[in-house]
Amino acid sequence: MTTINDVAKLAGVSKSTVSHVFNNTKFTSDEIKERVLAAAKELNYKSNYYAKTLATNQSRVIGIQIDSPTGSMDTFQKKVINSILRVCSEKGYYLLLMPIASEMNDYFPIDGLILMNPKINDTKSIRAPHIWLGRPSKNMIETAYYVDNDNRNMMQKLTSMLLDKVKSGISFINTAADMTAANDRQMGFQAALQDVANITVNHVNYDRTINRAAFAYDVLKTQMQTQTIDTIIVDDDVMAQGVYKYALENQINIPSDLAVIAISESLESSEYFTPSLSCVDLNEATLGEAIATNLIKLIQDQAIANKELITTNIKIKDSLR
Amino acid sequence: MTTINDVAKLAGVSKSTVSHVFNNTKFTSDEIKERVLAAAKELNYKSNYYAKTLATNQSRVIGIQIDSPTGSMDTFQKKVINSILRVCSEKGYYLLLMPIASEMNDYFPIDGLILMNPKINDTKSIRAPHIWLGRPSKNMIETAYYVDNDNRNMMQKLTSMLLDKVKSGISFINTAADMTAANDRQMGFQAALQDVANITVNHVNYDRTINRAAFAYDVLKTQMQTQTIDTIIVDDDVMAQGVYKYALENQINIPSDLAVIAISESLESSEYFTPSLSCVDLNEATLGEAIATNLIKLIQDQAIANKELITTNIKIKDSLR
DNA sequence: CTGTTAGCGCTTTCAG
DNA sequence: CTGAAAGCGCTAACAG
Repeated sequence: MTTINDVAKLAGVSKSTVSHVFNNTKFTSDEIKERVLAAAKELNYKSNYYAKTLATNQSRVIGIQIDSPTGSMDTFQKKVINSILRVCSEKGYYLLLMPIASEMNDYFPIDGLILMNPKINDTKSIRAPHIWLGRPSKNMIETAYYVDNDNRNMMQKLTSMLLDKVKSGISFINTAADMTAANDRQMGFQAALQDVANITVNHVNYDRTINRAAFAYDVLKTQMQTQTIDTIIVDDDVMAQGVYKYALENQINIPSDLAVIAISESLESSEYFTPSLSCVDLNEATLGEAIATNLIKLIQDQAIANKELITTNIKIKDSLR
Repeated sequence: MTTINDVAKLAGVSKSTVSHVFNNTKFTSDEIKERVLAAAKELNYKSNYYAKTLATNQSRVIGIQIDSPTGSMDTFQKKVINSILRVCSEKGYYLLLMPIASEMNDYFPIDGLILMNPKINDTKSIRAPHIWLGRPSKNMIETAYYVDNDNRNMMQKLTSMLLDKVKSGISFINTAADMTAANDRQMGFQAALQDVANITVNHVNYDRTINRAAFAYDVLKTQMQTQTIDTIIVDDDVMAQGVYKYALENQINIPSDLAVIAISESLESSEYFTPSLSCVDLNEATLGEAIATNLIKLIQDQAIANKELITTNIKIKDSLR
């Protein structure tokens, strides 16, 4: 392994000069600079990452906590991570995957941390600069930085839009109740339903005991036994598959008998549902970009806003009337 | 930050003793051990990861190259990575995401590297111990370690099984032609078709110009214009969605008019296709486990087999006759 | 069985 | 503008 000393020797300068040339940390004559660079190239010198980190106390590593019920990442996270990875790579940061609840995490001194999918009761204290994807729990929202979708607004807008066409009943199958996003969306849903009468309203949270499609299928079936529902909002397109299946089996026409919209599109194939599935574009790529950009600013002591809200857009397809 | 010196001082021993206690690298009396541990606890001492790495030249970091057309991970990779992450975490290794073609990769000295989705022409030389997910290209297969599905066998078995019921024609929409997996599967497909006459046979590779569902839809449509196909194998369930859409639009009954099977299940919802979609379980979790376990053995200089083949299982559902 | 000490490769004052 | 030297925190011979 070639070290900074080898380069210094070959270039006929001291190692501190080599260091300065590489880090642009002091003015150096062009001639010396060239000699150093030439020597480095000849020896194929790469600075030792760990030595550098030890000396500077800066790792340029960003950790990302994969926090999901299964401990593994889901499609939404996957999309966001892809975008984060791109930004990190562009800005010279490494991305380290950290399964939650591994005490190994304490040993790896990261420069910053990304936390995903905050729960209602989250209350952790973290040393490194960090940022949440999603609204953190009330306990920590004062001080925390986060990037989130405008869930409450989106849901209110979406519900209002649908209400125009609701004759009998509307149903909302929300994400799991312990997610802050579930809370925000429920608020928006209810806000839109204020002062609305003469239709039945259902709200239920996903309970994680079974597959999402199966859950939606079962919920819809149960609800249909006692009431008439002509509009359903589900958390994602996997749930929508359960709804479509139920509809097909029971000669319920989508959208004339039942309008369907999914909030998040994890399958990336809403176009290929029959009829094509309406959904809300959560702009995962933009979320990821904002998260990474903001965290890096934070690490570099630049000011950032406490929260940044990424807008969504409703994509109307054939599953809505 | 509390260092090894602080602990040594408080425990009244030398720092090397502290180091030995922590690393179990020399026998230490119980009494001393306790004193050291107590002191460490009191000071909330955590060894400095970078200093340790610099001294030992072992980072315990495993890199994983996300190599896909988009530079980002797909669902298959996501599943495998989840499993890798679990194993790494259990064995005390960190997982670093490395977008391919980032020259940053050269600077981070990893202990080992995982390479995904080998291409036909791959020919890279890598310093660190490394292992491929999927068969590497012929150029490097002599020396490379890899874990793969038994693609050729699986495909031959699958095709033979289907052939019993094929009356008119069979079509196979394979993955992109530059993947070694595409090659292996094509071989299996053709092997099964040896000595078979009187039916038309189609093989086409995904070309990445459009969405997979749209691709399958278009291919099927084109083929159906000039011939009759009653059995189709597609690379994944997203493609299957295109097939289902085409079938629905053209009053083609699945499975009686057209039997459908998908190789990989990225949507995790084959059950909720109507009719339920048959597919091949690639055992992504097992793949990930094998990859991680083997790479860690390699890093630790334990012998491993050059290749390990993970079997698949065909899941027959209603989309097959 | 424990302590001393010389590195690991790089950064960063501080003199020159 | 350049170089000498003192760390960063830890490990691992080597003496004792």
